[in-house]
Amino acid sequence: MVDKKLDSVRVRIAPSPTGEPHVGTAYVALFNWAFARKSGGKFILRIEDTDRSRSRPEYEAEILRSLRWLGLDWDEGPDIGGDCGPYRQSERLELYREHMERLLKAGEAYYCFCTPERLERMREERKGESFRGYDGHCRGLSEGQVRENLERNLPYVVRLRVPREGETAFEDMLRGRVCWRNEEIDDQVLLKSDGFPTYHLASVVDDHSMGITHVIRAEEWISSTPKHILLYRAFGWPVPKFCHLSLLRNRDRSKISKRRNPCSLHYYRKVGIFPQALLNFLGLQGYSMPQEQEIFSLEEFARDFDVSRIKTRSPVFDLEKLFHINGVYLRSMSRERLVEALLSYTRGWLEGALGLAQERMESLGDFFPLMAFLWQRELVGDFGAILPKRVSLEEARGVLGKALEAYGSCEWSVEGLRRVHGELAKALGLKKGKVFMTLRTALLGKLGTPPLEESLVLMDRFQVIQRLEGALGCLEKWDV
RNA sequence: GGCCCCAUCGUCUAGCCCGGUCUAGGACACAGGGUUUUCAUCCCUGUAACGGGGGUUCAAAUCCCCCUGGGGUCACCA
Repeated sequence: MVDKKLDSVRVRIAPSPTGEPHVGTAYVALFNWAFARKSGGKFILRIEDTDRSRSRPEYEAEILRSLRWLGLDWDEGPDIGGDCGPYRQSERLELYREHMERLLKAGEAYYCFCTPERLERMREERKGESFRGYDGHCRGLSEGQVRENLERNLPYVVRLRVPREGETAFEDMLRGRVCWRNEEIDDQVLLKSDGFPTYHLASVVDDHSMGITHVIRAEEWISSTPKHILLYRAFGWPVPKFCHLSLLRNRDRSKISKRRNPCSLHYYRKVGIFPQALLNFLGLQGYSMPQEQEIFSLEEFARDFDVSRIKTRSPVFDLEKLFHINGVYLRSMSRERLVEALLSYTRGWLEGALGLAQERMESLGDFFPLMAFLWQRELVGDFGAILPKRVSLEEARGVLGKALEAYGSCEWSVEGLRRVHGELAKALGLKKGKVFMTLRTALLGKLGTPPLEESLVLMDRFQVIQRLEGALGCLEKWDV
């Protein structure tokens, strides 16, 4: 079954449902998709939900919905099935278990009974040393000791037995040969003590059993690639081709992060970016079209797609350029299509917005001024000039500064925000009223608005963070 | 810190593989000007880059080496 598939290209995107759908996922998906379409191969969607504590089904649904919104269609996936299913790792545990057994039997992997405490101690002790991987404590356990420990029901993990000598290398499609000395490769955990496989085991088993020919993924995976190669070898499987895409960056060139950039795909939908424009923009990051064509459709992108045009330099994510491109799309649309687009955009908001607006409305027209804060790009000219009564400049700075810290990582829900605001008031020793009014004016632009938290969650986290930074910037101009 | 990746305008990039055609081109942003009752659009102009040092060569942004800088990764997360 697998052999037949190896004839043609099969690539995949393998997101894990542990948060809001990420723009990086869209980026990598775009290149995988284009590679598949260009070569007449298949593009597969697989959900990597082996992290039991962080994975949530609603996140999976959001990933699917977002990719569909973008127009990146997949040939096989959890929703549509396919010959190599299931496409959700939590439903393939039996497969991993079998393969785990195989490795154990062959001596390619071993049981490890080290406690988290011991591991922590070990890491502490080796802090200054160059190699900080597992020290191999359980590597030499005899069969008898292992059996005894298992009978005593000691919790265990299974680790890969990485050869101590020689080297492991691969040929990256973009970067050429990349090589490691085996002694510096860690004995990676393959099976966690909760019985779930780690990413490393699951993705290798799945990529092989799904006949994946090219693994196109983000650069951050380069350093775990030797472990994956060792796994393929341990199983006796052919190794797929690897292609590591460079990472999208913040302005300071660190890996893109949600407090510095809009990482959630929800953001783009909420501020009214067209999916085609987003994809167009993403297709310009680390890649260029022939003749430097700047505006192109998904179809054109796929038709001209060429791996050799991918760059290894990591691009800084530039929202401004995205908006420019989106503007070009918007202005080129027919009036009818724009009407349609705006209607469906508005419809997406209505349910949530009306939940807050209806009781405050007397006519339909009241809706727009009431909820205008949802769409205003520039909120207030000068926040310092419209500070709520009895809130000092210093207090406002404190509130906004603390909020900025908290908003970057808190749970983006009414409850989550409520908690943040409560803690914020306590930490600053301010009355709740002051905190709320300061945030209300800074973030919603008016003294009279629907409830703060309910209003904020209608927006994307980053949208709010941007406003916070804007208001804080206004305050800087004022002297204390 | 070890290992690995990367390096052209502020940003996205073309050029680099196959050295001369590069006094380095385009786009965004910025500045100035024009069109427009205003704004936006649109048009024109301008500022602005091959990180440093060694080689190789008649000739290097392009090839080689070193340095520097940036980044990623070192989890029972993916």
